[in-house]
Amino acid sequence: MHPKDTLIRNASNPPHANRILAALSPKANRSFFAGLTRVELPLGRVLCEARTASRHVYFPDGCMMSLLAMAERGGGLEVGLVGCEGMVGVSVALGAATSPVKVLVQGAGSAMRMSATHFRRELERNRSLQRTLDRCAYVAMATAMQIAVCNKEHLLEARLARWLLMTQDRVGSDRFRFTQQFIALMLGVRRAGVNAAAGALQRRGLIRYSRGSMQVLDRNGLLAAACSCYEVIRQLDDA
Amino acid sequence: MHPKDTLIRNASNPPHANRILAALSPKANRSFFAGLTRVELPLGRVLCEARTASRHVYFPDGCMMSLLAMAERGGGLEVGLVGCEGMVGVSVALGAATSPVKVLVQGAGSAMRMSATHFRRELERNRSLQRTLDRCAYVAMATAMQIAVCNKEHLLEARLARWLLMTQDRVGSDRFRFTQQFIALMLGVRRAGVNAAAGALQRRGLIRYSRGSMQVLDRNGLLAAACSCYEVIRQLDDA
DNA sequence: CAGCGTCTGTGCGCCCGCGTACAGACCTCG
DNA sequence: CGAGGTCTGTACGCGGGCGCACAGACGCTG
Repeated sequence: MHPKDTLIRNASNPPHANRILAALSPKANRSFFAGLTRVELPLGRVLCEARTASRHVYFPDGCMMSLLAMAERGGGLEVGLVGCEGMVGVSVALGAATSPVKVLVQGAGSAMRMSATHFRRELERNRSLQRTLDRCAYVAMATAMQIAVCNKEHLLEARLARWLLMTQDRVGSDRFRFTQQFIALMLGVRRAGVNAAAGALQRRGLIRYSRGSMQVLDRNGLLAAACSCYEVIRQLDDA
Repeated sequence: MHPKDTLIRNASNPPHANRILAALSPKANRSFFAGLTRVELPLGRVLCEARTASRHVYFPDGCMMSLLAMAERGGGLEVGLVGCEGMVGVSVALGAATSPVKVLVQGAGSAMRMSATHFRRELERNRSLQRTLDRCAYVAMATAMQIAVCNKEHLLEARLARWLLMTQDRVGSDRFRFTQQFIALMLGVRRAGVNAAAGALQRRGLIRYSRGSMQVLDRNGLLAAACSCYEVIRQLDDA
């Protein structure tokens, strides 16, 4: 057996779907990887309430989360999405004790978890990790800013199309399960509004949905229906 | 003359009103301070267009800036304010080449400027500076998130009150010059809307305004009129 | 002090999204 | 197969903010 194969198959150093972890050399970051535990995250799990201490950070490895800024009335408004391309706990990386947002598991799946304490300790002496996470923070910040514009300026139908595209990118499939009620919470609108917008997209043959399961039929059509915010945010990620 | 006096009066090491600069030890950061130049920034100057390279970073020393996320229609929407407590160029500190926002001088005054190149070089080898700026980035991110909620959820009158309070904090005076047209641009609403909201605040004796000059008469009253977003954002700064 | 540009006050019709409410469709489980 | 829960479709009136437009007030400048 070739030594390289051994490395790849080694259970304690699995190749990670998470882009941040995948980019780290396992050899040079042994103590970092030692702090990681795999966890399964069910739909609806709340990883962190807004303005409370972050106990852990997470590197999604097949699941997906929403970042919700809280308004007076419960529920909150989505200001960011995290999938395999990012992490939960950017604020910890920036040295803050508390998270500004509530983190909600929106797509069940597995993630790698690390205690905030271990994470801080590792970060302190790893300049290249710092740089990676700074980049991550930049993306989160710029995304929140763009979503602020989007929520204010654009019609619901365009925002829904944007949200479906962003979700699809992060779950990596053209099907996913969300009720209209849930989407309404994320976008901060009424369910009746989502119904109307989704109905319009379905009538145009862009999506199909029924009782909680959504399917993207025409991704290009959705791109055309979405506002430019989608493109602006997507380009942040691949830079 | 006491040697300490000499240091304080030394023109090349003036005490800075900017909180970030004030917190840096001049002795330990000689090469950092060497890269600073004082500049006078007139009202309306654009320091950076959205999605273009940042050539300089700025440490306001008596002036104040707006961070504007751009929408299709010109103008843009304010997603942050920067005064003496912060800096312009957080995205540079996070390792990004371009700024996600347009930066507009909203209150004329002086600032310390540094080339982005010099700044990056200094930052690379100064861990304590990195920490300070990470904190700054956290505040900018959390602020943008809260403003996203605010723009979507709250009535114009409350948002105007919040904006007046935030502005007052940063200019450090109860009087400032802004036309209703300008405020409308910042809040992303019609001038007529600002007129109505400002009229209501004036009738209640909270502010006074006329032809571009605003005065805060009753700060506590404004606090009551503003949404809770003001408090949420203010608490970010003093942590 | 006359004239002009800027800033402010106000009116009108429009429309998106809100709050609420209810009925029908579908699924699950007893 | 019937009952109950969940999800979806749709209706109705309300209201904030929009776009537009115009008149009045103010102040600078010649």
